[in-house]
Amino acid sequence: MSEIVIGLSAVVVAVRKSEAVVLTVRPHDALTHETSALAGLPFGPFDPDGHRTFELGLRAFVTQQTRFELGYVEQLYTFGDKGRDAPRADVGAGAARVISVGYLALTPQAVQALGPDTVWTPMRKFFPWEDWRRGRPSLIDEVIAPPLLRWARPPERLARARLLFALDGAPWNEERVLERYELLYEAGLAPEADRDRERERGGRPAEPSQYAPGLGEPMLSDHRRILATALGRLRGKLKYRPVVFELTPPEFTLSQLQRTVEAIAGVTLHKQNFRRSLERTDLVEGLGRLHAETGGRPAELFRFRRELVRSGRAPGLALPLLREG
Amino acid sequence: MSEIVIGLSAVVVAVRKSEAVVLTVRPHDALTHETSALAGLPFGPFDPDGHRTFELGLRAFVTQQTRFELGYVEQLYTFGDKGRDAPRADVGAGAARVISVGYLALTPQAVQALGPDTVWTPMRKFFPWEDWRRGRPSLIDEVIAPPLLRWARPPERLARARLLFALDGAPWNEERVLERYELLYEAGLAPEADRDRERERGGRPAEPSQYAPGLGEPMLSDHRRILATALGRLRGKLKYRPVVFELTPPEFTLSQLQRTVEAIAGVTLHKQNFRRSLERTDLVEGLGRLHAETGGRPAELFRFRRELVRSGRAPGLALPLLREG
DNA sequence: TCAAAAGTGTTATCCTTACACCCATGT
DNA sequence: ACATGGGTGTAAGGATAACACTTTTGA
Repeated sequence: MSEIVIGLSAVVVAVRKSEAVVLTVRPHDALTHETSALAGLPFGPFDPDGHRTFELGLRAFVTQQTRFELGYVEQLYTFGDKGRDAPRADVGAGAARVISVGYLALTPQAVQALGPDTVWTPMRKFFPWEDWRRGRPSLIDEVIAPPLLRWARPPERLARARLLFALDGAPWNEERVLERYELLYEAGLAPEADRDRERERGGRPAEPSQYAPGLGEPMLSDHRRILATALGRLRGKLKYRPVVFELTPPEFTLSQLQRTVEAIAGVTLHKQNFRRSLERTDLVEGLGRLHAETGGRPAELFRFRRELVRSGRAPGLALPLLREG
Repeated sequence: MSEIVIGLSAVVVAVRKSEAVVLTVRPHDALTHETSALAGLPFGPFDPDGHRTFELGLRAFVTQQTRFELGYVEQLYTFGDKGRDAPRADVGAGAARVISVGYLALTPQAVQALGPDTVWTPMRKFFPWEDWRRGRPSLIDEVIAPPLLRWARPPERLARARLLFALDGAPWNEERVLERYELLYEAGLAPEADRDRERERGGRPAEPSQYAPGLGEPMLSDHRRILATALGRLRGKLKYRPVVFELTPPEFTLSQLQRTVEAIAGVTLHKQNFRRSLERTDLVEGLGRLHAETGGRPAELFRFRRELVRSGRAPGLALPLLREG
């Protein structure tokens, strides 16, 4: 039986200037000393002797690798498919099967002392089709749809493609990030798919460095899949747990809060209805103080009533869409 | 570095005569040939060479171990805490750290050819406090609250206990199954806690065979924790995905459907409001045929419109509570 | 005819959606 | 004064929660 290695991966998300960003690293090869062309997530092996739980292991190596201290953390999913680039690491004599446990981490501060090859990368780089705040992204119809529909001749596939990418009038569902990525992967439109096929055939294990613009930048290993899982989960969770407040500073204006939600969900919200539903939940409390730095009328500052979480009432936020026009 | 072994565990849930049941096994010791006093979940090691994915591995060993074929399957969580009885398995020379990947499986048929030590066990055995269909279970106040409140002197703990077990007027939240189990574990009211402490101290690794009635039967290893995770997740998912229909036969009456939901959620629902919200979703379609076998007026048979899932509209069911009286 | 189970009507209230308009500040 | 962002009123329609009552069968 092959040896098994557990890898931990962290999707660390923040919002910076109305944009969702994720912490990425560019590992360098131990032999060639070259830095990888592709970005990856912070990841490392789980050391069963050094750490009592996954979460402790994760916190330790993320801090060591990126000089960043994690706050809110939740487990996402455990990936173990052979082929889907669960690469065989070289461990001692033989090859080992790598299982990766993905974690989602949220932080209010996207600026902090980071290591040399650690950067915050806009989510848009990896999933350019996921941001509908300025209307339907034209690259869906221009770049994605043509090759996707060529692949999607069988009616089964066609229905899926239409549904997931909101083709001919189907409604956009912002939560299905993973399904969309998997569809592109299956259709061969994610460069990672070629690479994994290559590896399966025993070919060179090189990471792809060429990729079609508009289809998103590929990542190392199965990291883009983990990232898609994270974004989808986060978008869903916004609606039933007060997780946005892990992404905001302690004091914020309602517009800042709305822009944070919009950056994550990738949709534009109706201002007043957003506020009304916020009011109903009582999640937030006005501080009576104003925030002047915006140019227009100063806005009132609010804080998250964190004490509610302990008392059991911890719902999410409604996402009342602003229909375009 | 210790070796790592991946274990897969399956929580297979069905509803039988208005009762949630779970597939359990009583493994026997290879040396003594004795059957374990405690029930466990179907579990087995993941063989990285034999199986391309966890799910395939899971299906294979569950069928082999219980002669049962899994249908609907989803990954739950990966447990890896040392101490929380992630037991060290004896593998070759040294001791290995066991990581268990828990899965939830649903099936409409609780009766099927099973292996000799494989039985369907009512959920109530393990979590007697989770069934509120006949009102607030008296054992919460009589059996659980007294020792729990003795432990919960510090205000932090007290607030948690009140919240989770709906003490002095707090509302019951049926989804927080795991948190309730963890609270009992921390309070030393789950026999598994003593056992794990014992093991940490290097004591005998025996499973507890004595336990207080009313606090639920303990299970092998960390299986009760996995089971609690599964039940909580399933209760939550009922509300936003049409998973109940994985637990019903292809044709059913609305009362049968309601009783199935109630068995899982552990609460009683308001008949008409339940039906009205079902109607709105269009999830279900009347067949015009009647089902006579109940004694009273025959009920119309319905089927789940499974085609909706493919077309994207796949919401869950509302759970309009019936207030007691 | 009565028990058992199925199935329906109706209302008050609350929430959501969709309108459009006023307010306070800096330049 | 006007641009920029902050903040509010209100009404229609739909959803929910809470009432209690009628219908159809088997025994």
